[in-house]
Amino acid sequence: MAQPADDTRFAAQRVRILKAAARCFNEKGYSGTSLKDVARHLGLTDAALYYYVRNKEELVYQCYLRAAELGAEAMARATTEADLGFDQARLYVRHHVEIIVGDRGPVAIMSEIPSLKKDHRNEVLALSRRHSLAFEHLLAAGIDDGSIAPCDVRMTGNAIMGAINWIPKWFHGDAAQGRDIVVAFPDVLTRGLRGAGRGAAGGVDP
Amino acid sequence: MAQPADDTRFAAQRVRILKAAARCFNEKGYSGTSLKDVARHLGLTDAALYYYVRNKEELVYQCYLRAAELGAEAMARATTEADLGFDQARLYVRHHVEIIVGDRGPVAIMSEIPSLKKDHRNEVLALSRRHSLAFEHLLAAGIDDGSIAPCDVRMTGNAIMGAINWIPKWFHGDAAQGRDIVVAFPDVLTRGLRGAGRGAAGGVDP
DNA sequence: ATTAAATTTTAATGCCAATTAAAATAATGC
DNA sequence: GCATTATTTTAATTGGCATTAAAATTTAAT
Repeated sequence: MAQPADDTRFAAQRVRILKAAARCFNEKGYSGTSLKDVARHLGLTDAALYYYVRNKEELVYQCYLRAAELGAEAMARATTEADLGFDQARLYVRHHVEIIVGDRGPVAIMSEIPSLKKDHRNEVLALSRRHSLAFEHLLAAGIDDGSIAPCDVRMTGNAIMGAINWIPKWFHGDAAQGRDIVVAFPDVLTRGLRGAGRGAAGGVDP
Repeated sequence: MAQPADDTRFAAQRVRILKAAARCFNEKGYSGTSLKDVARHLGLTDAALYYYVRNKEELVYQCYLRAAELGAEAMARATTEADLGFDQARLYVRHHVEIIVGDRGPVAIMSEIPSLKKDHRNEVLALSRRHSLAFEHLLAAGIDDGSIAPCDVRMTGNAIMGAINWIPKWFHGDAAQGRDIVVAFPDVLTRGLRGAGRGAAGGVDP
C-alpha cells in the first residue's frame, strides 16, 4: 500500500498511465474520457488507476504538471544552448516540438484548466503563465540584441504557443508526419521574427 | 411545437444558445459542460434547450457547423478581396480573427470532433478538411505568384490555423485585448510568409 | 378578450461513470 | 517454500446528467 517513491516498477507504470491519459484527454477531453478508457489502453481495470492517483482530477493535474515540466525543459535548454534571442526562440520551438511528437509524447494539452480544483488550478495556471512570460522575455531580449524585429511580444508569444499547443489535435503519432513537423515548425514559427541586426538573414538574396 | 424556420424569435434565441454553448464548450469541453451550465447562461432551464436542439450531441454539432460557416466566410471574403496569395492569407487571418473576438463570437473550437456521432463527425471532418485545404491552396497560389516564399504548405497551414484555433483558450472577451489580437495576429502569422517576388517587402528597410 | 400556437418549467426516469472496500493475485526477500 | 508487500480485480455504492412527457406559462393573432 505504501509506494516507495523511487521504485522503478511503480514510477514506470505511473509514466505509462500519464501518457495513456494524455492521449485520451487530447482526443476526447477531460470529462469525455472515462477512467475505463484510460485503463483499457493499458490492459488494466479502471479501479487499478486508483493505486497511482487519488482520483481523476489528480490524474489530469499530474498530466498538466508533466506537460509544464517538459515545456520548461525545452525552454531551459533553448536559453542555455544559444545566445541570440532569435536562435533561442527557434531552439525552443524545436525542442518542444521534438518532445511532443517524440517518444516522450503524447503530452497533455492544457486545455481544461478550469476543471481542476482551486489549488491545482492555481498552481498549473502559475506554471503556465511563467512559461508564457519566459518566452516573452526571450523575445524581448531578442529585440534588444537585434536578432528579432520589434513586435508585440505578448501576441507573438500567444501565436507561437497556440500553434504548438494545437499540434496534438491533428498529430496522432504518424512517424513521417512527426519528422515533417520537427523540420518545418521551427522555421515556420520563427521566420517572421527576424530582425535587421546581428544574425539577420534579411530576406533578400544577394 | 413546429418552429417556423425563419421566425425571428426562434432564430435569435437559437443563435444565443449556440453562442452560450460555444463559450461553455471552449471553457470546459464538451462533456465537461452540462446542459444546465449552458441554460444558466441564458436564464433558462436545461429542459428548455430541447425545444431548439434534439439532444446535446446536436448542440455541439450545430456549434461546429456554425464555426465552419464562419471560417469559410472569412476565407471566401479573403480570396474575393485580394489577388496576391500573400494578401489573401493576411486578409483571411484578419477576417477570421475579427469574427472570433468580435460580436459574432464566441465561436466553438472544433476540438472534440471524436465525440460526435458518425454521420455528424464525418460531415464536420469534411468541412474542416475542406477549410484546411482551401488555405493550403491559397498558400500554394501565393508561392506561384511570388508573393509567398516556397514552404511546406501543409505545415505552414497547420501552424497558422493552430494559432487561430487556440485564441479562445486565452481570450475571454476583454475588448482591449480583442483589439490587440486583431492588430497583431495578421502581421505575426503572415510576416514569415513573404516571398521575394511581386509585393515582397523584403525585410531590409531602406 | 379569446383562442391557438409557441416557449418554458416541473417532475420523473434511467444510465453511466467515479469512487471505495474487500478479496484475489502477483512479486519479492528470506 | 513462506511470509510480507505490492498490484490488480470484483463487487457494491453513489450522484450527476441527459432525456422525456405532461403541465404551466407566455406570446401573438383575431
